[in-house]
Formats: sequence, structure tokens, C-alpha cells
Amino acid sequence: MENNSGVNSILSKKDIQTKQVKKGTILQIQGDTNIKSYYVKKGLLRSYTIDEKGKEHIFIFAPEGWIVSDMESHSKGSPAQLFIDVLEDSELKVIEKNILDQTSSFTSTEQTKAHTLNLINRISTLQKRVLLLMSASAKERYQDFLITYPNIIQRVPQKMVASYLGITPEALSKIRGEMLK
Amino acid sequence: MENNSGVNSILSKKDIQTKQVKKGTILQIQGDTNIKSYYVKKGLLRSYTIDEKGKEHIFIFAPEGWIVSDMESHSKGSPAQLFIDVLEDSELKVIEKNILDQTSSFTSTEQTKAHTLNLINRISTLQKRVLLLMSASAKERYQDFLITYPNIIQRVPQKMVASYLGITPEALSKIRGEMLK
DNA sequence: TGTATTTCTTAATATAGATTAACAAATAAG
DNA sequence: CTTATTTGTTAATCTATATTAAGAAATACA
Repeated sequence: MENNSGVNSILSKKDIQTKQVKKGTILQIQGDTNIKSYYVKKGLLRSYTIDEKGKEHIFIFAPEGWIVSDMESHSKGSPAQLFIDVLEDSELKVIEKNILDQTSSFTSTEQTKAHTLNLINRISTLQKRVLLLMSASAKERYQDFLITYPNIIQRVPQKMVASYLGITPEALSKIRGEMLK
Repeated sequence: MENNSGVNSILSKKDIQTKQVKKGTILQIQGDTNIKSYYVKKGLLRSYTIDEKGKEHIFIFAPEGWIVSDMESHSKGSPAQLFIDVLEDSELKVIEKNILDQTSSFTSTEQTKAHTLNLINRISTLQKRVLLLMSASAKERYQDFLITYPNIIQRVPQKMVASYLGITPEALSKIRGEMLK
């Protein structure tokens, strides 16, 4: 999901082990609770969801220098939403603790912790939005919108909701019409 | 883009002023270089892009308790990609410095700074992906993919690229066929 | 090496959502 | 209040992408 800016200093601690993994290895499955992050020293990983119809949606590729982790889950402490597997024989650094734990160490100020939490919430929201845009219909996205922003629908013109959903005002009007029945 | 978890401790410094803004005020336009972040105490903001055809795409709504900022730009130090304006009379806390500056203060360790930079890169990548999914055709997204992941196309089956783009393998095959001409 | 499986391509058909247009309803402005 | 402007609805048509299907090419496997 990201490039390697500054990654050396994140990964310099001794508690991070290097691991060789073979192509085809599954590192995380949807529902896992002990969530780890992976820094790719060499090789290639991917993270993805599988929807109700059994269709895969790749969230990110992680070639050399990238980090994969399931922010949605980190953020909520909920089970993993994503699968992570190995596309080429790889050399990884496994980050055992979740990212929040890392920043909660005694070296962090309250402000830094709050700041990190904010960034992670933001990532979590965007992760969800990307997955919705890739796999859900306009109607499903609208239904999600109503839950995510409970009262915005009364506060902005419908055409702005359409613009947020990535559809035309006409399409949204039609969807709402159908939903009334 | 995010809820208010821990936001008080982020915003407790004196250098952050509260500001009343009227509905319709434009806080940031595409191309602005002096980028700020806005915490919404009361009211409603939105951030959005305008594409080549003049069509608006809303990136986020920011009701009470949320923060708006242009991470893409923060990350690269480049001009703003997003417009930000005011949908209801609002009370804002304006965060003058960019987010990186805040964490670069003497209280942050090297590790924390590197960690924050990583999170911001990740947000920046996702922001770009959301905007592409909302406004670009499958062909345009594929062309962006080729630039974002320069050599992945040779390393994974095409059907995985299709899965990343949110289209079917058949549609990608067709697009590639067209692009050869 | 030969066979089975997976991946890619091409083409026909189907469909979600876009576009266009015309009108109604709501909101803003004089 | 009255009119002008913006927003929302409905419907007809169009288009990008999905679905289905079948064969070809590539890859994995026995």
C-alpha cells in the first residue's frame, strides 16, 4: 500500500523477524484475529477480499519495499477483512504487534498517539470506500452511505450525494424510487 | 474523512485558531500551495475534485467532529488536488501547519516520524485510487496502473490486474487489444 | 514429455448506469 | 409575494462493461 519512505527506521527493532515464504502461502485469511503487518524485502504479495458471490477483489499489490496490512481491522480491533497471500517466493519482515501498539510505547506523546489514531481511521475509511467502489453496485453504495453518514442526506442536495457515490443525480433518483417500493 | 477520536489532544495547542465561516466560503482550491487542515467543530464541509469535463466528484463530507485535509498534497508537498468548501455556516479549527511539520517537532522520535510518513503515503495512494474509481474509465485506470506499478504486469496473471482495476478479465483483454492499435 | 488446468482472447448478448430532454418541485433572490 | 434559478423526477435512448460461451495459448503437473 505504500512505498518504503523511512521504513528502515520503523523496522530496525530486534523484535521483527525475517521470514522466507513460498509462492502460494496464505499469510492471513478473512476473519483472522491475530493481525500482523508484512514488509516485503523481496518478492510479491497481494491483499484482497472475496465477496458474497465468491469474486476476488485485489486491494493492493505489494512488491519489494512495500508494506501490507489490514488497516480496517487494526483500526477497529476487529477480525481481518482482507486475505493476504504470496504471489512470488518472498522474503518478508513480519511486524507482530499491531500498529497502534507500536505507537503506544513510552516514547510516544499523547498527541502523537491521537494523531496516529486519526491517520489510521482515515485509512480504514478509505480502504472500505475503495472496496465498495470496486465491488458494490450504486444501490449498495447508497445504502452504505446512509449508514456511514446518518443525517447528511437531509443536509445536502441529492446531486451531491450522487457526486459522492460516483453516479449521476438521475441514477440516484431512480435508485431511491426503487427503494421506496 | 475521519471521526474525532483523540482529536482534542491534537488540537489543544495555542497556535490553532477557531474561525467562523459562512456557507459558500471556499477554503481551498485546486492548485493552492499553502495547504491547511480543517477540524469541523460545527457545520459541514466537503472536499472534491473537478475533472477535465468540469464534473465534480465529492471525496468526503465532513460534518461535526471530522477533519478535512488534502493528504495527497501533504504527502508530496505538491499543490492541492482538492477543493474544500463550506456547505453550512460552520465553526472550524484551522490547522495551519501541514501534518508532517507537526510530527517533525522535537517531541517526535525518528521512528514516529517514519511511521507517520508511511501512513500519510498510504492515505495519499488511497485518495488517488478513490478519485480514479469514481471518475475514470477502465482504460484510464489501466493506464494509471501501468505507471503506478511499472513492472507488475509481467509478474502476475492478467486476471489479477483486472481484479485490481475492478473489471473482468474479458474487459481488460479488450482494452489491451484496443491499446495495441 | 504429454496431459490437465489455468489463463487469455474473441464474439454475441445482456444490463447497470450515462446521457439527453422535458417537466415538476423546491429554493433563492429581487 | 413573485419570478428566476436550482434541484429532483421520469422516460427514452445510448454506451461501457458484465455475462456467457467456446476455442487458443500458456502454464503446471503427473
